[in-house]
Formats: sequence, C-alpha cells, structure tokens
Amino acid sequence: MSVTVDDDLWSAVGDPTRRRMLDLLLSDGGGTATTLSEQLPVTRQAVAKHLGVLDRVGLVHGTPSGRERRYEVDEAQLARAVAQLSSVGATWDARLRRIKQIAEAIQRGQQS
Amino acid sequence: MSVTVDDDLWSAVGDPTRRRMLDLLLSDGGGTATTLSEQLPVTRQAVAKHLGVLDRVGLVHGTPSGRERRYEVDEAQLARAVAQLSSVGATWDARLRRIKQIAEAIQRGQQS
DNA sequence: GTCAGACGCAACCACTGGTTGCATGTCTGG
DNA sequence: CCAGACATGCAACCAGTGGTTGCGTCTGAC
Repeated sequence: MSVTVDDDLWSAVGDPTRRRMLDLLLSDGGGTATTLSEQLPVTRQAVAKHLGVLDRVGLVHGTPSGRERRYEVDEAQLARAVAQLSSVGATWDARLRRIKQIAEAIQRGQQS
Repeated sequence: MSVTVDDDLWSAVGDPTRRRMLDLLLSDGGGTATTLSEQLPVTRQAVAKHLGVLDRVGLVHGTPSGRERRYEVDEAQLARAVAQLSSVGATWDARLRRIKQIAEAIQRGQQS
C-alpha cells in the first residue's frame, strides 16, 4: 500500500516554474520558449530546458514552425498527472483518517 | 487565478524519499533516523537530513529521548499539505474542463 | 569502565535549476 | 539579393540539494 507514483511525471509537475509554465500554456493556448520567458522571472534558456523535460515526459508537445518552436499542452497526459496527484492526496487522506480512528480507539481503551 | 502554493510545504512533500518517510512514520506511529533508514534504500544521514527539513516545515516533530531522537508526524500540518495538494489538483482539473469546453465551443462555431 | 548503539557534523560527489555567451537558422524590409 | 532582427540551440559555468563516507561524541547496558 505504498504511495508509488510515476516519479518522472511527479517530479516534472513538482517544479514550481514548470507548474506556472503549464498554467501559462493552458491559458494562452500554447506558446514558445520566448513568449513564455517574457511572462516568467527566468531566462529563455531556463524555460527551454523545462520545456525539454516536460516534452520528454509527454506533458507538452513541441512542433517546429518556421524559425520558432511552438509548444502545446498534452491535455490527456496532464489529466493523468492530475489524477495521480489527487490519488496521492486521497491515499494520505485515507491514512490520516485511519490513524485518527486508531488513536481514538486507543483513548477509549485506556479510559476503560 | 495562478496556482500559488506554500512552496516550502510543497517541495518538502515533493521529494519521493520524504513521501515514503512520512508514509512509514504514519504506519509505524513514529520512529528514529536509524529505524527509518533500515526500511529505506538510503543511509541514516540522508534520512536525518530529510527529517531536518520535514521538521523545519512542521510536518514532523522530533523529541530527544535518551540516546535517540524520536520523530512523529504532525497530523494537522500534514492535513494542510494534503489539502493544498488536492487544491492544486482541483485547480488544474477545473482549468482542463474549461479548456475542453472552449475547444468544443470553437468546434461547434467552426462547423456552423 | 568499557563497549556498542544512536546521533551530529563536515567533506565530498552527482544532478539539476539557473545563468551568460555565442553560433546557427529563418524571416523580412530595402 | 543582402543585411539585420528575431528565435533557437549548444556549451560552460554557478548554486543548491539529495546522497554518500568518515569521524567524533554522547548515552545506555553489561
């Protein structure tokens, strides 16, 4: 019952900058390294690296178009990541509830 | 509507090893750096470092007891982290749904 | 008192997010 | 057609961090 997640996906979406990039790509309907870097506090090269890892795990897909390279979010893959995210949350939530119940049971046992 | 999360908390719970540690601490009802390292593929020192960061963000609390230092999970703080986790998931989930609706609207508009 | 167990500290290594600098490739206006 | 502007890609470099080993110290038990 361990919390096993696709660590590549998790770490990809675990970086704050990459989360903001996904956010921007979603609200703008795609973009390039340059357009993204203009809306972020990091350089174009940093953004390009992030786009590389996001592309490798399949969260975005980049297609060359003339002198620029346009990236768009792969919604299906992002949905998978979000699902895993909430599954981790659910697992811990359940365990927390279980622990709480055990704790209460022990208290009841002690005071009897 | 940006996805702002307590980055310290997020990054604390974002590390796979730390997630497994929290998991072990919960199921065992606490433990020391040594007992945890016996159940993990890393050294005691690595575990100690992780316990340090988890302690700093308040997810665990360590109390010296004789020659050992016992750590326990702060359930309230973990609950907060879990809540943030699922809030991020919910945010993206909502945005994905919105995007999907917009896409469908565009398709309907195009074919009319 | 001694010895084993648990800890903390420091040095070191590998990886990664970030930067700067530079070279390459593609439009576009004259 | 050519020059300049714009976007990219590549390489070197820096800082932070997860991980290791090694060592010193403190506590408990025989």
